[in-house]
Amino acid sequence: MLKFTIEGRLANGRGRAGRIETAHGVIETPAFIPVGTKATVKAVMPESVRDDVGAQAVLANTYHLYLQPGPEILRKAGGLGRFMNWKGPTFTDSGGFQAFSLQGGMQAMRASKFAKEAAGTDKEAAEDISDQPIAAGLAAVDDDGVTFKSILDGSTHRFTPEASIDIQHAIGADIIFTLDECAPPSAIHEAQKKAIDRTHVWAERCVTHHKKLSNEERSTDQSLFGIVQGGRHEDLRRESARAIGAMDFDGFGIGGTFEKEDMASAVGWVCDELPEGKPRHLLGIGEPADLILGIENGADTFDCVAPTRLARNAAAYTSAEGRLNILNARFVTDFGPLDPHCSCSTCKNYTRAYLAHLFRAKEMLGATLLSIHNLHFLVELTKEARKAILEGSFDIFKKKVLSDLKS
RNA sequence: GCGUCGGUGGCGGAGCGGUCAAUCGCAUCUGGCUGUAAACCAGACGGCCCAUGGCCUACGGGGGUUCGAAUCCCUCCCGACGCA
Repeated sequence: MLKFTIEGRLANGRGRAGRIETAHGVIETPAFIPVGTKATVKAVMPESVRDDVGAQAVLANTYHLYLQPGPEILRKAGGLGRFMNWKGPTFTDSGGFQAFSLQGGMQAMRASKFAKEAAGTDKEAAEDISDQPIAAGLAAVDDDGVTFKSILDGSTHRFTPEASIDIQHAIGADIIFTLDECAPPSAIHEAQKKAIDRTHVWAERCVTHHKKLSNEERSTDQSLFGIVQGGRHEDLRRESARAIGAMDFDGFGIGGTFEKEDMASAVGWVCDELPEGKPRHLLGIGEPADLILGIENGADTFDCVAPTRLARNAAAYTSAEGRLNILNARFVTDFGPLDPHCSCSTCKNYTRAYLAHLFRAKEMLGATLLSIHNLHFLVELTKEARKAILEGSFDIFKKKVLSDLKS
C-alpha cells in the first residue's frame, strides 16, 4: 500500500505538493504520468521515458492489456513493470473509460459540441441535443458491468467490477483504479446521477474484491483508487466525492471527460470533499494549461494521451509559441531548436528542419523525438509547479506560464 | 523510314461525344486531436468574381466534324515498343 505525504500547500487550501511512496519507487507530486496503454509509451523506449523525459511513473490500460497479450502473460512476466522494463511505479486504468469511448462516446461528444455551436445560445436546442441517446458501438453498460467487443477480433467480453480488479491484480500495477461509468460531459443531470450511482456501487464491490484478493495473495503492494464522476454538475460531483471519499481507498481518481471550461471547477468541488491525506489523480488531463488549473484545484497526478498522440501527429508544445505543427511549410528551412527554452534531448540535439524532414519522409524517429519533447514538456511543467508550490511562488508561476502559453 | 500503342491538372493514372474544371491515389497546403479503436482524422488543392451562383483558361500543338469534343477525323510534334 502506498504512503502519501503532503509537503507543501497553496494558500487556496486545495493545491499541494507531496510524495507518493509505492513498492516500486517514489512519485513527487504534482506529477505528469505518461500513458503507456499497451505496456509501451508509444514510440519511446522505457529507458528514454525515464532518462530523457524524466517521468516518475507510467499508466497502462486494463482493457487493452486484457485483450493483448492477456493478463496471464503479464502475471507470468512478473507484472507490468517487469514486462516492459519500467523500473518505477506503474498505474493501470480500469477499462471504465473504454466502456465510454467504445460506445462511441467520443464521437458523440464531438458531435454534440458541433451541434451546440450550431444551436448557438438556444438553450432548449442544446438540451435537446445533450439528451439524445448515444448510438451503441463496441461497448454497452448495465448495472452489473460492461460488455465489450474486442477491437482486435470482434469477440465479446465482460468486465464486472470484480473482473476488472482480477485483471488489474494479474497485471500488477502499483496503483489500480475501480471500474467506473463515464458519462459524456453533455449528459443531463439525470443521466449523470445514474452514472455516479452505478459507479459508487461498483466502487464498493471493487474495494471488497481488492481486499479479498490482497489477502489471498498476502500482498499489500497494490493500492486501489476510487473514481469520482458527476460531469459538470456541482451537486453530483460533491455527492460522488463524498461517497467515494468515505470508502476505504488508498487514493482517488477524478474521472469524466470535460468540456474545457468545466474541468477546473469540477476538480475544485471534488477536492473540497475528498479526504485530504490521500492522493488524487486527475484522469485523462491534460494539456499544459489544464495541468496548471488541475494542480491549483487540488489534483496531485495526471495522465493524458495528448502529448504522445499529438507528437505522432506532428504537433509539439512550446513554451512561448503555443502548439506548433512541425509539418507547416515554414519549418522546412528552420534550423533552430524546436523550443529554445526547452532542455530536453530533442531540443538540445535536433533542429526543426530535421524534425520536419522526418515527418515528411514518414520516418518513425520523428514521432519518437516529438514524443520525448512533449512528454518532457509536461513532466517539466509539473516539476516546476511543485517547486513553485514548495517555494510559495505558485501564483507568479501560474501567471507566467499561462501568459506564455497563450502567445 | 514503316508499323503499333500512347501523350489528361506537381506526379501516377481514370474518363473515351453532353450530367467534365475532369473519378481516384500520391504530393502539396491548412485544421483538429485531453483516463489511445488515433504514426490518425478532416478540409482545400486551374484562375477570377457582385460567389449555395457566374465568368475565363485548360485534357501535347494546329485544323476540322458536330447544336455540343478530353472523348470522333486530319495533320504536326514528342515518347515507348516492333520491323527495317
